[in-house]
Amino acid sequence: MDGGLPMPVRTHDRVTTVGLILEIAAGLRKTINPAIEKELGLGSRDLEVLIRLVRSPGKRLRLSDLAAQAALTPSGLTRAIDRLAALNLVDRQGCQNDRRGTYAALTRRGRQQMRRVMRIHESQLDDLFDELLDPGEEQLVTDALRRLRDRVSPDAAAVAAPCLPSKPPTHDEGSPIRA
Amino acid sequence: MDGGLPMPVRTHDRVTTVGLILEIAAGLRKTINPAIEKELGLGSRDLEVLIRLVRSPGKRLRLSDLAAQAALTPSGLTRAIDRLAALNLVDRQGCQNDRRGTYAALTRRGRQQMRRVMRIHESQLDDLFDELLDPGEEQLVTDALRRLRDRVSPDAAAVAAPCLPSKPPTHDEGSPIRA
DNA sequence: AAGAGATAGTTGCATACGCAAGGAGTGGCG
DNA sequence: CGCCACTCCTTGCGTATGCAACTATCTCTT
Repeated sequence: MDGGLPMPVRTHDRVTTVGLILEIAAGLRKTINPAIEKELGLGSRDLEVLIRLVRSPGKRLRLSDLAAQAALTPSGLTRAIDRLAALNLVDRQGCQNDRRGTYAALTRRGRQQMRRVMRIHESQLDDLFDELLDPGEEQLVTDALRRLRDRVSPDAAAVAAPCLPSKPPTHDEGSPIRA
Repeated sequence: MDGGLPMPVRTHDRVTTVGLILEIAAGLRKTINPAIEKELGLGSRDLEVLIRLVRSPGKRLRLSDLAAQAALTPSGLTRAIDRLAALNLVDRQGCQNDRRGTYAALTRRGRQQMRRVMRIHESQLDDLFDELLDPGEEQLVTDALRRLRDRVSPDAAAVAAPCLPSKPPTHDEGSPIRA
């Protein structure tokens, strides 16, 4: 597509780079997620929330941490968890030593579904990246992206574990839905 | 998380990378834009639309192209242009040789505002990237991002042949600008 | 021990977005 | 020449999200 050499070397244009990142984010959302989302019957960004959860220790996360990671406001996250809880994929668990706090935790069904989903998701991503980046490059890009993330979205980086899960972790299932 | 030590090649974790990209996109939206958006009185992603426009030849773009670039559906873009037109930043122009098509074009006021806005925007971005990436790295990252974009969001990359806005219907004028 | 201030999460309201249907225009093909 | 399929944009409707206000809880200060 780049014909000959319209530009001497190339744009040292950061506006373009930002545009690329936004396009990629949108493209990923629209390329990777929808099949799985439709299948599970969940909404737009709910799968992102689930992925954050399944990759967290104990498959659970404080709502505020989850909100930061998923780039949602507290209110947006509350609604998302409501939706996921209605599907029995997630439930809310109180936090022993800080009764303000609430954990969102994958239910047993949620963990089952996500095991399957993550296999698909990871293989899709492997196909994508294997084809596009060679290993050294990928490492470098990831490092750069991490630095960028730490700068523009520091809250998402902070993996707080301030409130300890003093409750026996994952007493799962049964009839967990509680609002 | 990582100390700071040069890890061998650890991250074969593409899920993390995708997460980083999504966090960065959200972080950029929430870090860079809001000040300007509030000041101009525009909504969430309207500034992105304006930036796409000001960087296009003739400061105008077909609505469908703009939609692809901004990762909006046609309907979303229609509303966005409505908002921007109500602020006299953009107007709609018909296309001579295809009367289905419509251009969104920056108004004079829009161009004035965007000259100012882009100075701010670019300097913010320069501060950010100068600090975070060294030149060779930035080059490599941008290339990788472009490949990724071409793969997950090909429509955003495609630049439609400009149909002449108000001149003889024959050949086109500007060079296709590449993101 | 009490109160000020901060933090966690939920709710009401306004808005932006996507999806699907609709109307206008173009191009091909018999 | 006229029909049909396709593209471009707009509109109606449902939903997701952010903001601001509110409650509950924790923490720090006095």
